Amino acid sequence: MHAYRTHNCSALRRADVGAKVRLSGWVHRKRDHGGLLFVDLRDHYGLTQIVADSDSAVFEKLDQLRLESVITITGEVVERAPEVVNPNLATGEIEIRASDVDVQSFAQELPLPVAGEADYPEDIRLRYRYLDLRRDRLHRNIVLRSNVIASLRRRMIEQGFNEYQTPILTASSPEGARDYLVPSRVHPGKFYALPQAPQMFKQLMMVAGFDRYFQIAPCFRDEDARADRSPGEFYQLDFEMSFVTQEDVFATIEPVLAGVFEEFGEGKKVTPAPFPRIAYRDAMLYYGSDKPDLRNPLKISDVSEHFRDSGFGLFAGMVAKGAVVRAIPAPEAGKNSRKFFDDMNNWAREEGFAGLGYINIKNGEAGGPIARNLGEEATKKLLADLGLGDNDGVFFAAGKESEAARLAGLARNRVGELLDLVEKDSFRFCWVVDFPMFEYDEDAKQVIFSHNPFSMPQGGMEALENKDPLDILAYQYDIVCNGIELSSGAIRNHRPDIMYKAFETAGYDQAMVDENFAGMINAFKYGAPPHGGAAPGVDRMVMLLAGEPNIREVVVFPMNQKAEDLMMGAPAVVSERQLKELSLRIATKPTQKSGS
RNA sequence: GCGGGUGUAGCUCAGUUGGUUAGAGCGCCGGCCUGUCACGCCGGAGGUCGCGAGUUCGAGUCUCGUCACUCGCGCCA
Repeated sequence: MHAYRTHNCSALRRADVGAKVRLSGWVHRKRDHGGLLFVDLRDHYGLTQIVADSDSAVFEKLDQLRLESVITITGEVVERAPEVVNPNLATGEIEIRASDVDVQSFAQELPLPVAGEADYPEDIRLRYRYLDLRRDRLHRNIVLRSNVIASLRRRMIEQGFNEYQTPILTASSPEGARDYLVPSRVHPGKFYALPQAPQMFKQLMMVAGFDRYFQIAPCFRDEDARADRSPGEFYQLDFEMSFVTQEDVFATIEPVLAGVFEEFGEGKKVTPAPFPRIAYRDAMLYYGSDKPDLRNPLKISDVSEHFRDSGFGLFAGMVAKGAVVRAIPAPEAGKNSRKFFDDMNNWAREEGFAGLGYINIKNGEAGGPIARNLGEEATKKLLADLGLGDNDGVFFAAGKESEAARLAGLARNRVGELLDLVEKDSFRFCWVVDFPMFEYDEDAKQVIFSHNPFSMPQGGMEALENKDPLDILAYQYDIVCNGIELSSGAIRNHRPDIMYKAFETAGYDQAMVDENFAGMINAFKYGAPPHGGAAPGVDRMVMLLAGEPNIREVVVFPMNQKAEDLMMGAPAVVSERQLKELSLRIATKPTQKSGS
């Protein structure tokens, strides 16, 4: 018989009754009835109930064991009487009558219990991550993550992609987030940077003629955390393709994403390919966000003209000064009390906005201060234009276009939630396309790149030379699922002449481009194919599939919000010798955490 | 860097208007219990009310500061 196990803890069934077996695992739970003891034995695969009578030689040994000790038990598979079968357990029809117990490892008293679903403080969970990972939910999430990644790889390879590794120690780039730097021993005073993404490398792979590249790529950015953003490091399904249009990129990745979400979505509805394409401008207008959640059926509309020179002086005055008014419908909300509307207004104020106007319709009668001031006729016209019913409500966000859009977007989310309009059990994908290439920076008083400077401007050189920069769109796109940005991507600018021109528009001369992007701009001078790609975030995909609101629930060993690894104690002070070797001296004393 | 929330037993939380000895459930320790599967029953230990000042006759409760965790803003080509 094998030293540790003949079966795992999820394997045995009624057909095995009578067999002599050996199982190993953790003591998940004990139920001591005095003369009779039950132990739930747990491993990666599942649970099996072990039973021992008080007259058994192993009773005392099992009884004294603390939970989470690791044991090997030998015994006979016994059928359970029909009335004590546990239908919630795969192995619920049998149990093991233990004849022998080997303790492989005693457990001390635990800082957090493994059995059960109770919530625990995140710092304790992170400090004892290996215990937290034993718990069912987290264990399942991590296995899901592994399966999702395997499926992504399979699907990409089936689409004709090859996976290539790119460097982890590379050069710092002036664009983007702060870099993590790694000092060089050999070159005192010089630093490597960890890649924020393999962006330039994958483009260079295209220049090198590999046609279809992908990688489950680690990315490192020294930026602050969010619920859906790990500090430090995260993974992307990074891919790039040659000789493609934007539509080719979409058509290639849509079945991969839809396929993975179908495969692991547990029956939830998934947007079929092709995903809806929404222009950036429309997304901001209709959804008040560049990452619209299409599970929410509400659509915002612009009603500025209804208020121009109207009886509602506040909005009329704002519109006269160039402000806009956006309307957010609230179906059936008129049935709610006035408190519902006042609460929304208060919420908007708490969010830092001036306020949120409203009209509530009760049995066809429009109420509220806006309706009163606007007058009966104008109100009727407004409500008819919005297609509102006899008991609907509508909110108004007024202000500078960007602010009004943002408030309208937040209000749309909130109304959708409060009125329970948001579709459940579905994954709604869309592309947001036609991002502006440039924007005007009010502070710097100049035109700047609004997203990725390496995207191809729509219209190419001709557009750069002849159009108002602020009117030029880019072949730049985001993929959004349920209001979460999974990825941005672009058709890249592979032409040195157009690149120099684009940078010139944003106020940079050729020397700056040559100096900072030498690797790429030089490469493009030796024959570069048109190419493009994207890089959907793996962690966020798993987060959506696992139904987790927090990205740390799908990362095996995550850092906390302050980018500390509480389990390994990173970052940490290093020895004088190490610093000297790297020609480094610490200018500030490291901050000491209290109590550590 | 900034704003919101939270901080009371190992854990989850209650704690009234500022008033006597700060409670419950889970866990832990001891005892009882032969069909449980979140087993049950009895008993026990366990507290710098995050920390530090202040107001007060009196602070878990009020004020200020500070720390930790978290959510958001900034940041994230």
